[in-house]
Amino acid sequence: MEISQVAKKSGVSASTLRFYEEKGLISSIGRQGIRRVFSPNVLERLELIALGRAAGFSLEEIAGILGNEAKPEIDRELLLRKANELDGTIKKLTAMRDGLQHAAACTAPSHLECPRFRRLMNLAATGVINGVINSKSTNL
Amino acid sequence: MEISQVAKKSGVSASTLRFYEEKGLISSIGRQGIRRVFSPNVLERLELIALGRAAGFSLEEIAGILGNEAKPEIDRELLLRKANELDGTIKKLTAMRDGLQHAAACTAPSHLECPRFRRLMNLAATGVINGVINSKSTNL
DNA sequence: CTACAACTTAAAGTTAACTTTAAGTCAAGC
DNA sequence: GCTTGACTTAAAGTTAACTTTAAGTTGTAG
Repeated sequence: MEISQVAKKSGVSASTLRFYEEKGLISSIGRQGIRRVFSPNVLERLELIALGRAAGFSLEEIAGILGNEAKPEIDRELLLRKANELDGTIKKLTAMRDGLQHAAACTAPSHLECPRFRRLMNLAATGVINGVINSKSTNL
Repeated sequence: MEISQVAKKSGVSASTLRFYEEKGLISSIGRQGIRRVFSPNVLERLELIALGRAAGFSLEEIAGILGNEAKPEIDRELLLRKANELDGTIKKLTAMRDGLQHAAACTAPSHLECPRFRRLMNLAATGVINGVINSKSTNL
């Protein structure tokens, strides 16, 4: 397949495909003249990459996980760790969502005077939520 | 207060405080010689900024919301919209977490052969989850 | 009086994940 | 034989939210 066909089928732009190749995430099967030729397998690989991204892996991590093998064997422990990380993120986001909803509905004259809003502010300020802001690993 | 005291009390570094001032997020009450002097109120403001960040607002959005007022009146509609966005993110992340957990436990010889894993891959590839990856607004 | 720590500024550097640009290659159709 | 469109490369640009650096200024302690 030509790069444009891979792009069309996968929804990943040609420039991104070249970028991914450069990073070792995918590889072309050869060249026809100067043009890359891809195996259809690259589509599956791209799905795995999308999956990894969606789960919060960085491209570097994904490259490490997928390796160079044709049939990537995914590290189950790593998956569980990521699942746990996601779980933590979900919990924090849920607290945030509830806080925001309350703040929106709250009748206190100013949010600054609403005890619940203040508690939320405290959460944010004391860094309970910081992991959510700056988390590299689940940096979606 | 001097900048270092604000930094210590708030946990926000001095360079970040200057950066925030430049961006119009906070302001110093004046100068003593060349040095900035801050009102203690800036600490509250910094908490609000942290809260906004934690909720997924960009600094620009936060500047817009907080404005220049002493007592910022927060737009309730905006809060609700953000809460809804967060809710969407939470749902997607929950799907991802469950998928990852299953993948980790799954006994199929290769994840590529596990139907549930494949469904997850499809989700990721078809962009259902893309909003989570590239969402600027909830870009935590 | 002088050294020093803590501040100041403006500008450049950082990171990830791409995108854009400029300049060039190549097969195919007219 | 020439134009066209799809490809190629290497390098630079983009974005957000900072951090770092270099060079200069101060109040204060010794």
